[in-house]
Amino acid sequence: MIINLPEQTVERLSQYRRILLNYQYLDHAYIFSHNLARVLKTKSGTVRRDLMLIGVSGDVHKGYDINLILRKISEAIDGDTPENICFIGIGNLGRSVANHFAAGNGNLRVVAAFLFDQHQSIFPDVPEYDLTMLSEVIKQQNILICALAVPRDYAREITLLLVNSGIMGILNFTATQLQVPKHVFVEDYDMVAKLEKVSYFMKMTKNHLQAYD
Amino acid sequence: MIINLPEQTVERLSQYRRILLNYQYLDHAYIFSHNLARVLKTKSGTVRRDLMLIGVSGDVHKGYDINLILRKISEAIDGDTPENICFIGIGNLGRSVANHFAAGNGNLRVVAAFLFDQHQSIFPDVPEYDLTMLSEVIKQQNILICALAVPRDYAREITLLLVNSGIMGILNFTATQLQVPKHVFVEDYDMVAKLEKVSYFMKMTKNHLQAYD
DNA sequence: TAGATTGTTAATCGATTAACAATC
DNA sequence: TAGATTGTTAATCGATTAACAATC
Repeated sequence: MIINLPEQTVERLSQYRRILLNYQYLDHAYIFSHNLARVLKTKSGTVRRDLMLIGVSGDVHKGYDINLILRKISEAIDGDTPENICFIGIGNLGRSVANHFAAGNGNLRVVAAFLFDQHQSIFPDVPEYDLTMLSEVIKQQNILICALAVPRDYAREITLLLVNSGIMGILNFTATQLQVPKHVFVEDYDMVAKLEKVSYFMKMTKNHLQAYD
Repeated sequence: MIINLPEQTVERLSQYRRILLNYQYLDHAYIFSHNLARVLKTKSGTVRRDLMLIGVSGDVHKGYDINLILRKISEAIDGDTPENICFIGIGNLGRSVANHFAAGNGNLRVVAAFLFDQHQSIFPDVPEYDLTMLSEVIKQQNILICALAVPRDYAREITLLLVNSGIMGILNFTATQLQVPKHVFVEDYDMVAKLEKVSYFMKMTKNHLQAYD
């Protein structure tokens, strides 16, 4: 039974979990909503609302039971069994992500990495394959999710291969709108657009601060 | 004179530009709002609204003048002079981004890449440096923007160094909320959260489709 | 003209935030 | 108790979408 949650709440739940798993809070049994809010730069009301949505109740004096939060987050966003994922053309950026999951955090497991046009070993603990093995490995390892970061010219062709191999979720770093059937969920990230956004808002910030000189 | 634009509009303007620069539209002089909308999976009204905001007027019969759009986008989101940026710990993922800017698209230039704990050459056309050179290169090259993807344990220390070296905009791929003074603009990207989001909505899609079997 | 597109406003949607009674 | 936090509703905010008169 999966609850229907808002997009933003799903992302924050993932972040609450990592914060709770990694930070010093592990020696505390309870945490207040404003503590979580501060770390994530959000408001305590947002945290309480998110927790309410997944059925976590807090204690007026002690705050929220950390283990309860972790269990409820897992119930809310994890499936019953670990999910296998793979990286395609993701290098350094994927390393800490791979480490995070390899340490048993969350419910995803990076079981394969496909290197694009180089044969350097990047991931210490993830089997690395050539792109030619893509379809075979995905089927063998029962991989449903991948992060895709190949040059645009290959995006269309590889996407077709992915879909035919059974992939159902794609984190898309290519500068292409992938053509996929409606049962495949795609989340896009356009790094060029994000860099230009940073550039724009940096300039805005600069102007705004100068206005008060 | 920079116009105050909504976040989402800024990102889309960047995407319109890339689409117009790269796709086959270059042999057309005009484009309709619904053509741009289709490529970006948005609505034609959104495109017209965005273009209106930056002062582009279209022709009821021919659509929008592509060169006019490109000029107005540049006026709206680019500065007067090219902006130097650098990559820190970004590998393969940065390559096509670097190529995009190296080809003269947009107003950003990748002038340096800092490799984290390996000495492999990844970027064909970008000077690569050791992390120890960070502060020196940033100052010398007058770099204001960077994309940061180092392991979490180093994030705090390197961020301090960046800020002290004059960085004013950071695209943050580390799983850390960076502590920066208020004149520094930070855009966060949490890859673990995005992968868990893909996993969640993939499951939702699956359930939803099964409901209609 | 007939038909298609622009430019713009109002309606809608989704998410965040403010606020506060209830609680211990 | 006094003071702090939870749980929840209503208000607000920002962005998208629907809709349509104006245009040629």
